[in-house]
Amino acid sequence: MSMPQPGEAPDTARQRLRVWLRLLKATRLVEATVRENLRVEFDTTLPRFDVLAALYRFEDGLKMSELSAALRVSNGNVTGIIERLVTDGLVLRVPVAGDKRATLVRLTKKGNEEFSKMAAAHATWVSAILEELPPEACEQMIGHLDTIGNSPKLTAKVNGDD
Amino acid sequence: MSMPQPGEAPDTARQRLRVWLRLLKATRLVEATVRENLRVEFDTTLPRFDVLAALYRFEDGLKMSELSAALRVSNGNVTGIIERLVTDGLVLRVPVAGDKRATLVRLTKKGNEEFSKMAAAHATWVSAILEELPPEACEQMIGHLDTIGNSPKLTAKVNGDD
DNA sequence: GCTTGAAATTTCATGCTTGAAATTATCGGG
DNA sequence: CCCGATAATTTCAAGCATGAAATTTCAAGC
Repeated sequence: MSMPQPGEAPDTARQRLRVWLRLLKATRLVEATVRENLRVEFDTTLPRFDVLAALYRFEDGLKMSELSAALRVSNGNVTGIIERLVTDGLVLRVPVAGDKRATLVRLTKKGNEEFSKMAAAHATWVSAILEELPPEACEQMIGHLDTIGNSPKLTAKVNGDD
Repeated sequence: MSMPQPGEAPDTARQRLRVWLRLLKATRLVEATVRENLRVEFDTTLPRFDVLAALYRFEDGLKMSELSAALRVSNGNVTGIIERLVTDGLVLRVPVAGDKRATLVRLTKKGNEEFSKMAAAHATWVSAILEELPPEACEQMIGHLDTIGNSPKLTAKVNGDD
């Protein structure tokens, strides 16, 4: 606790690496559980869930490019996922008046109902998984995670409101 | 079906959900940066890096099943990644004496040298990305992340030493 | 010796993901 | 009008990931 600024303490880098490994491990564990629950209980996947969540939030629909930007995934990726969701009747493609290039994508009634159920279950799962985390720990985590997320060394842009 | 605990504050679940969303977002941002750095600087991918890291640690080699268990991915997945690493001369397949079913997999000299460079660069990237996290925050994060990782509600097993 | 079951791995079908290239449509000049 | 630049999207090839089915080998028991 006494090195103010001389380059960097050698252990600091090691400790940060440990944080990253723990972060990755914990996230993958939780994610794997969520994925499995989605598969077993709703016969769906996390990417599909993510897409439905975005469309649920923007009731008026999103253009394909807006959707891929919101989810921070590639355009081509969204094309495939939407294709399957349309086939399953959860999503609808609507032409944009006055621009034949773009397509608007939005939830169908069925999609809306399905996602409502999934979202409720999802919230329950997550709360159960994190049940050992007391409120103060949650506060600390949120603060630290935001710090990480705002690092200027990160490649990806972080403009949007999410 | 487990009964919800009676004395839970109503906002607690919401806050935990927020923690999860932040966790996922921060992890994906860091991961995306690491992936891009691996691609640009070493023309490789995170899954390949993970495999090399595991083999680097176990100098005497690992059986395919041990490898997939260590990385917590499916067997078939490892088969494909190893195939490509062998093609690139970074990994070697060795038959196991006395058991024609199994194969041992280990790094070649080239694989060892390549990974050494990658690991050093990787540590540098991560330390830079997390540079805004003071040591105290690191300690807190590690504690909380371990708490999450030990949740009994998680599906995946967490036996191994990693 | 056979048979039967378990173990180690591969194969397969399907879906997600990316970056790059191709396609189609819009828009602002000339 | 046409031309070139830009925008919105799709297509494509390659790799990653899964769970399930198929393959090959081993290890006992009878």
